[in-house]
Amino acid sequence: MAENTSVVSNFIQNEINDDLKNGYYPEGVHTRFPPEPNGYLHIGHAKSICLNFGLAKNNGGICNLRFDDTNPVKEDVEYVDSIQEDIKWLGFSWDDRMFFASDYFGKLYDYAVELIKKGLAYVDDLTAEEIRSYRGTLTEPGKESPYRNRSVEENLELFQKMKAGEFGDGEKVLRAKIDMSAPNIVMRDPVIYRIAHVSHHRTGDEWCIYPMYDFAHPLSDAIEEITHSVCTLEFEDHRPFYDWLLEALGFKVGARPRQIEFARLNLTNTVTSKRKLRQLVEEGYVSGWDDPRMPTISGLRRRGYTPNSLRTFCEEIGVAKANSLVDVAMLEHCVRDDLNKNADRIMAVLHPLKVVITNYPEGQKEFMVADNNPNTSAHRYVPFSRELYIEQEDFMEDAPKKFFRLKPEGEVRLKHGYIIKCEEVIKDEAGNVVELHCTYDPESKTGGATANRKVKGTIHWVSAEDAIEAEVRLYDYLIETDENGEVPADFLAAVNKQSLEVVEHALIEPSASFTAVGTHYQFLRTGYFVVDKDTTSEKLVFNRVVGLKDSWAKAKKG
RNA sequence: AGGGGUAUCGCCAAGUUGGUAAGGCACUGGAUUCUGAAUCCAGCAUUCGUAGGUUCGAGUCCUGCUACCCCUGCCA
Repeated sequence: MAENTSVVSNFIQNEINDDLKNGYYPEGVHTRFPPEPNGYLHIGHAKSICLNFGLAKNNGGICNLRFDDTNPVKEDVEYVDSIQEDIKWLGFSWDDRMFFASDYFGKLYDYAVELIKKGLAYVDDLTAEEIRSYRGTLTEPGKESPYRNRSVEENLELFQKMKAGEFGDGEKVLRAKIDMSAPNIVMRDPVIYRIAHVSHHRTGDEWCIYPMYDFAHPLSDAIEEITHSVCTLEFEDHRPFYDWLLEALGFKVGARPRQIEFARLNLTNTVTSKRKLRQLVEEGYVSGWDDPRMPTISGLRRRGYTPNSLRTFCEEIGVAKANSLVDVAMLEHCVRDDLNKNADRIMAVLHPLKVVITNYPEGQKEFMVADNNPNTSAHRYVPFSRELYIEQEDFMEDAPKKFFRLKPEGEVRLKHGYIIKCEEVIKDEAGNVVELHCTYDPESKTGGATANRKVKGTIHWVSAEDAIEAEVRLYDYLIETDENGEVPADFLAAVNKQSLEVVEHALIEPSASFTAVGTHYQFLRTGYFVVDKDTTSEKLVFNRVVGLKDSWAKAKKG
């Protein structure tokens, strides 16, 4: 679990403090994360997960996992497992408190009956279209249904028959009886139960009536003795009904859950709506829900984001009620920060250029001591030989003055190795540089007489005969956004066609040959990478999590 | 006859009883460096959507205005 030393205050915590000060919720803070099992979790859910579990933890309380499965036509068990896996992976535990709103269907039914008995709910025969037109508009009040004043007895009987399956889908609904002229449309007699002869992924065919979110959610919260029911801003208009329902059923302020809304996460270069994500998958823009370019938790995981980096991110962006758009650079900063501390370094050449050290004895090999991470003493041995590969980018024939790497007649340090000098540039007929002949300074290795000689640059390399091949997948933003970071309405037109670049034959130093899927590395000077699940015994596959910050690239542009 | 929200640096975001604008990201210098990374140090809102008002003093209180977001599913 992350140790977040800086507990950033947020308005929800302030509300909790006030409640506690008022003597409310003596049992302690109790939150819940309530996903609907109808899709994969994404970075926006991560914010909610961190918030709900975090609020509980920071206040010595607990957080439940509750599947909000009140609409069987949309939901499926398929998602239940992936959701649990994602939450656990993020580092949170609901212990033995995994619930389903469907667990409460019986109790919910009883509450509905109680509401009817209090004259606060009625069975309506209006069709869906009629209900819509009776509802009025944003600026005009609605009008009452002709069935609104049925007797309690009749309502009770009808509702019982609804439950018994005596009516078809859509024939009748149960509605709360509030106020058809309320300025808040949610309060214009909201539907609380509908008929759907559909089997539910958990309750099967036990029920043919299902409660609506507005009815089920507050009561599920109350049943679980949730104290703070945190949700997103679009539910703000529903809060009056949340409170109305609980009040009507006898739950008192200070002892009943309270809904608090916060602004959902928006990220530049990212889409998070379920519809859009589904479209990306179904129309083949990506390879699946866990494509490393997807903002799903499973995509981020495969991309190489760490749980810790995601938690830190959620902590750092804060929680507020203002709609905002967070720069994806913030997310990237969080993984870099984590991986900088924790990932071992290795050398990998993505676009190889052969280098022959002409004064290095043929057939000779030595093993250079290389630290795995500058912050630790762990090290490995990297083979060095007469023929090497360096990065094509690290050589330039007509180099500008500020270019600190290899150039004709120039010197560079080979990381963990010797200082070499470029003596000759070999080209093919087309004039492309295909090989470099260099000489090395035998005393320039660590501990050698000239080891402290200053050379401008240090570059990475691999030994030609020892390097192993790997496939390396380089990712860029899936969605291109405008200068404000906004995703255009036609987001499919903004899909970045170059968001995946596959380097088929990268060369990696041999120490990485037996590495497990999910292992992180920093490829020295190029970025952070993770071993992808497509790796086989024949072929290593790496995903680039994120590049290193690159002030040289920046300088070139400017 | 509409209702509900939100406005503090390029981006997030603290700022609870009015007392003289935290922090992070990004960016810019400079130091350091066998990763042009990391690290370090420095800089980065005389101003809090806007116009007034109250006050010795207002981001915080009052009034008016403006902009943006959400709401008319038997979705959540």
